[in-house]
Amino acid sequence: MEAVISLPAIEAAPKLLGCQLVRYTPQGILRLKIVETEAYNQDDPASHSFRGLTKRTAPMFAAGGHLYVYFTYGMHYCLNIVVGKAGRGEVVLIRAAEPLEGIDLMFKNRGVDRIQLLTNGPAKVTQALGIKDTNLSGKKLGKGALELLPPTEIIDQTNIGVSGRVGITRATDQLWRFYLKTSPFVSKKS
DNA sequence: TTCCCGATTGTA
DNA sequence: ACAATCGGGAAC
Repeated sequence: MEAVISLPAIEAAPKLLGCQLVRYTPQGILRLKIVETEAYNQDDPASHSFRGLTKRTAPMFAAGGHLYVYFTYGMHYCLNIVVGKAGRGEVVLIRAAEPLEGIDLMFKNRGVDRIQLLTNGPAKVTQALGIKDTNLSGKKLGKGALELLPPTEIIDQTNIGVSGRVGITRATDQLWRFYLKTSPFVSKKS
């Protein structure tokens, strides 16, 4: 994991596919397998770090292995893993995941009735994990916050899809979205 | 201090 | 196709 986390976002994003995110809550353990990611860096007009360090984006410039959580659209939280060297403003947005453990609690957090709808979008992931604020932003990965674990299976490299990023208006030509082609839990088809 | 708009989602 | 909903950041 250390190796992945220290890579530039564009290299780290595909390597995070298949990795697990674990959150320890008083109600139980929540475990996800990452199936869709997007890379952002400070040279990218679509990135929050493009305009430099602000109070909100400060965690993006921390060393790889920290978290960046932001609030958007007046109602949604999105989760990013900070990667690369300190001061570089590189992050990987977690866009979708596959629920592995604590699924009943995720259903409770989400209020939906189909498992495919639990975590197939960036704000759905945070909602399923019970993240309702930006308190985790700037925290280090680890059991106290969110734990990142390596894949428990070999990831078939030919199963990794690449596309333009979702929901942005700038730098739409950059193919910095990565996903597991065969996963039913990706946010949308491409 | 004002104003615009967004790395989205659920509903019509 | 579109409303919901509000903080950040740029402009004034």
